[in-house]
Amino acid sequence: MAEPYYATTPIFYVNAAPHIGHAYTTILVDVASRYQRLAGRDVRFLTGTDEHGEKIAKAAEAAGTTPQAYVDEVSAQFRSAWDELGIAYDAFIRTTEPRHQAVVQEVLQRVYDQGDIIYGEYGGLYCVKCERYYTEKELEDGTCPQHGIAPEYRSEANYFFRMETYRPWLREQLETNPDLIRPEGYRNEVLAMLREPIGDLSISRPKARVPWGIPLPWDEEHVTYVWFDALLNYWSDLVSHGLEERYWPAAEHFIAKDILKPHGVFWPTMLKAAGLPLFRHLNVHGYWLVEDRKMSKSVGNVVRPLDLVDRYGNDAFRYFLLRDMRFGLDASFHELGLAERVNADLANDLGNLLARTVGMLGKYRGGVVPAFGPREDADRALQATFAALPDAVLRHVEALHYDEALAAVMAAVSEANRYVSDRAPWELAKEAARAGELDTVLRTCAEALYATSVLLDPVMPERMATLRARLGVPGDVHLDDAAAWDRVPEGTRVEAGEALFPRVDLEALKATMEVGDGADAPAEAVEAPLPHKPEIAIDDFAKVELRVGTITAAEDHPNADRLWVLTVDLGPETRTVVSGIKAHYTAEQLVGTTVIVVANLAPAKLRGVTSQGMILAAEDAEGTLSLAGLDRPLAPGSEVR
RNA sequence: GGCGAUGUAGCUCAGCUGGUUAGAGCGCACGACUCAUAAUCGUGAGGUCCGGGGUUCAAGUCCCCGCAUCGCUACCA
Repeated sequence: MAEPYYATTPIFYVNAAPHIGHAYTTILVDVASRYQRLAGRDVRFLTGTDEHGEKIAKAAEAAGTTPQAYVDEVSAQFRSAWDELGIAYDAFIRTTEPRHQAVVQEVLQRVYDQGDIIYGEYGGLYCVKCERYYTEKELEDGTCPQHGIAPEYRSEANYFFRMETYRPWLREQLETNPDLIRPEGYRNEVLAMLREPIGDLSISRPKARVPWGIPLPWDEEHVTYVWFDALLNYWSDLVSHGLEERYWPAAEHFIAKDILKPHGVFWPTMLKAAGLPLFRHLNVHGYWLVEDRKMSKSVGNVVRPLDLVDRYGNDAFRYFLLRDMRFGLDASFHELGLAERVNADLANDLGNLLARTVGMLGKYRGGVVPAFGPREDADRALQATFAALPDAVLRHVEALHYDEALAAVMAAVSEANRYVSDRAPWELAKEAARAGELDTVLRTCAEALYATSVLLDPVMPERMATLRARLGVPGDVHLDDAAAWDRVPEGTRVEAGEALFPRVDLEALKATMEVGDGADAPAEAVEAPLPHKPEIAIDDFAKVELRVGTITAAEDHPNADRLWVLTVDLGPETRTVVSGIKAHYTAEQLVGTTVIVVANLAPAKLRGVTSQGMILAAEDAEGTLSLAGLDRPLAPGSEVR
């Protein structure tokens, strides 16, 4: 039996359509899985969608449909997005599937029976306006620090997983198995989390309030809340197919750093409580930071990476994502960087090597691959370089160093180009006596290209298959083929054709970017429906008093980093408004700005400073804020309707 | 405010447990070649390794202080 390998993406929450963040993780796991398959491993690649929760129930209601219909639609969007990106997953799990629910309930019951899930009358002191519970410590003089009103006693009975119990155990696991969470920086972060109490984890919600979820097996009035449902997908998919013994020991989770805590703390303790072994690795990657704030702001052309698939091709895009990110760290995304990478590595080095090889075979040998002639040191040296690559590449990939794996292959391609220059086949072609040498050079190039196509197949499956087809040797490949050096046999007919990777016109691209164009390619992802709030009558709206105000001062909040204490001129009166826009606007930008103020909002204390109103701002999906204003100046105090 | 990450050539980044003149790719300059996608090959220019202290025979690489950027968090009316 081949060595198993079980790779997972997080299951994606279906309250939004797929975007670049989902795509990167999924592509990463696709590449990891393909390398393992190439190496002959017994691979299972799982992805899926997370479909329960209050947000989804509400979104469905707003969209005028049922939760099930809603999640069916969005889940399908994910699947079609992955199909477009050529993701070769083996299994797709949805948390609404009966097979998953059955496993969740079974595990819950087991953990409950052994006493690790307890019933808690949580909170007690509940502020109706905040819609949240407060602890005694948080209250100021027995009142809500936000609204200054007395909280009422409420007993929302929830169940709690006794996570804190397992904190020492988890610390020990991380100490003895330093590789469990990698790269190391993330292991350290989790260890830091474990230095202080992690508390118990709320794992249920009253069914009355959140009907869309998996019922607790021992209490039908509650449904499972988030993590006990979602995280268990990694396990439930295997169990439902009877594959847990085969794959679980080889579990490799891949996640982005934003969900480190649930995967690094909740999940291992859950597994322990359920009496299940730990996963093998938790692999944590960073973010792609898309810069060019100026450009998007003034011209309105946000660079959307998914659009680039259309422009540069899926394979080139995948290559770039893996080549230009150091695993674990954040990377900055520039379209120009992508274009330069495509030109340098794929068009100039690799694509051109194919073009010149096929060109010479056509010109000197009628398009037919010859047998090796006599071989010299230079020929053997290139072969030796490639022969060492399968092991090196696999080693890098397993250490998560995708950038280095690709760099190593491209270094060999460079060496091949150097080899061609050194051996100068165009000179050999002039002397009939050296025909054997020429055969060797041409054949060597063909073998080098074949080997490259194998080594890069997991990253660029489509283009590498094309490459092999052009060499006249299509078909499935194994990692060992990269070192064989006999896979393009004598007599094979090669095929000239279009450039494998067309060069990008950088000058044109730069010109486009300066003009601020590039918005002609619309976003690929289908938008999820907007989650609407319940309809209101005009009278409801009339209750809100909106007025034009001018910011006259912006001061630091004495006790909060994200808040500005603004002085707003409303004409006859002046208000102090505390606003959480510090991350988006400087004091200089704010002073003198005309804004819209909610003037009849009940005053509230924000970390000690009383705010007399609220300033309107819009927030996009990325969390960027923009103040709402007027398109012509109007006297402060004017009412907005 | 607390915790953490990052700061190395114009750009994107490597530099493990401290050790000879600090590296790669791209870009740039010059040259060679012509099979090839104005590609390829060679040579070269370019760096106070954020700043300041300190430890050491020796620090980009360890310690302290500071600065900058970013993230998490204090739930941001």
